Amino acid sequence: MAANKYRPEQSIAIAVDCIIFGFDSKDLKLLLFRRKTEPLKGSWSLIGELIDNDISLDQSAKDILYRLSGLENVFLKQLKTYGQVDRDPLERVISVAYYSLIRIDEFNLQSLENHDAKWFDFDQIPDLILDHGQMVDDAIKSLRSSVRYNPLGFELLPEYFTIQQLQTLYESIYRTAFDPGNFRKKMLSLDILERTAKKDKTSSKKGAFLYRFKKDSVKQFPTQTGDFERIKEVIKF
Amino acid sequence: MAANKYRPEQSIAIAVDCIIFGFDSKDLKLLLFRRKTEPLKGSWSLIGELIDNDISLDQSAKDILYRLSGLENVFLKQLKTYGQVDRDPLERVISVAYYSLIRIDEFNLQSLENHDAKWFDFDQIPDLILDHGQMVDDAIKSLRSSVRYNPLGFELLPEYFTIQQLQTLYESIYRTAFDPGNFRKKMLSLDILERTAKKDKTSSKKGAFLYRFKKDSVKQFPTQTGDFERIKEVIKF
DNA sequence: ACAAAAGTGTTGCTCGTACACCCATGG
DNA sequence: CCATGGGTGTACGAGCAACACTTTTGT
Repeated sequence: MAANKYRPEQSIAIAVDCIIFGFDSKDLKLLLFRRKTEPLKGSWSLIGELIDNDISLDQSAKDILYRLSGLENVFLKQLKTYGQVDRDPLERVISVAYYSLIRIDEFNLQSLENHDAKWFDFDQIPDLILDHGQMVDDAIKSLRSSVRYNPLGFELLPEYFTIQQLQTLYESIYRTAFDPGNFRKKMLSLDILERTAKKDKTSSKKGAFLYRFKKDSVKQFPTQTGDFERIKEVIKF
Repeated sequence: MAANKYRPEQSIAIAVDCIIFGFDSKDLKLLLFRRKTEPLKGSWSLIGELIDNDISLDQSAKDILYRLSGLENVFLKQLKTYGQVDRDPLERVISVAYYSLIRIDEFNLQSLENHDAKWFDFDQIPDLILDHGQMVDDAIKSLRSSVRYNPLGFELLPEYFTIQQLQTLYESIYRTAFDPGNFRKKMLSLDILERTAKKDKTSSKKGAFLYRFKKDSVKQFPTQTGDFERIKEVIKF
């Protein structure tokens, strides 16, 4: 490292790590990698790297995703920064964690092999190196609470999808079952879905209408909340 | 900087910045500092510093608060990390922002003078250096959404307080007025307040009971949420 | 025709909101 | 004795949960 003008003696490396969530229209999964370098070579880990001097944090995370999957414009959100002194055994590394949401079917299979990577079901996540396990836990919590407030999750579905598929996604995020009738009514009432003329007949004889996410609907809603809508669930979590 | 083992050419400084919110039983305020060093000397800014090699991020933020105020155990939360390449004009600095909640009356006045610091009302916040203005905006948003889920804000009140004072705090966080009767009922229904025998007579003839926050009440509540309690306000914000 | 998934309707209940009303007391 | 803030009660409505019910169509 070159000397630092403000504080020459500072000697801390900085990395970006990515938690990658994927959905295959059935289960929510996590992408993990076998570490290729010492120390801890061969253990499961998130993907990450020490950043370049002239690339922003956000861009570094995007670049990791792009090189890995070939995908651009994926959903990517900064999660938290991990700064314990001894989190890496070799030297001090501060890591900024990001998480992303990806459709598994869009992901290049060859790329998985090249990177020695594998999709894991949530109940089968192995031990991860360093504090990567903590990062994953934090990311799942953050994802769950994000979905409460943002019409998120559409990144994980194909452009056209049935209400049923959307429900399956939400169920796998929350690990719980919703009532089909109520789920449908709630989602439709939000006025963020657009029904198309097409039907999907793969899972029923009657066929289910395919919907599409209304892009323009985001942000145009007035945040018309009453008093306690704001401080409602003060005690939860 | 000494050379970095994993990636010797990396040359990025790392800092912690603190957004300090204070409450004087009437208004929510922000503590700002006149920058003492070039570049941008004399402009208003948050307080922060390049961290030590052997101090964690969380501890660095705590230390800043402690040296400034003499207070320990203040509420402190990591907000976000700012990593644009050119955010600092002199060299690349990545900054991890924290925000904290403090009672203004506990704050050492002499310390304010020593640091050339001043409490600002929210509607009178001046332009800040670098991306500190963005940090403050992000912190306010985060504070508002945190208060929704955590019995937070008690850090900002004296040990004994009236429901009225609690309401004033929430009103200044949300910049809105709540119905006194409903606010009272809601807060009491949460079972996190303990009524004491004492009364505060400074603002009425009848006198208002002083309450105290039940410390043991946190976390013991079952997160018993129904289906849509989870995905309820999908569209807000 | 019937099984099975798609989709609709109905009812009870909880809880936020609005607002009327009682209580205590110092001047 | 009345003005003022503290504190309680009630009625209405919105929205979630549970579940019964109708629709469609391939076999």
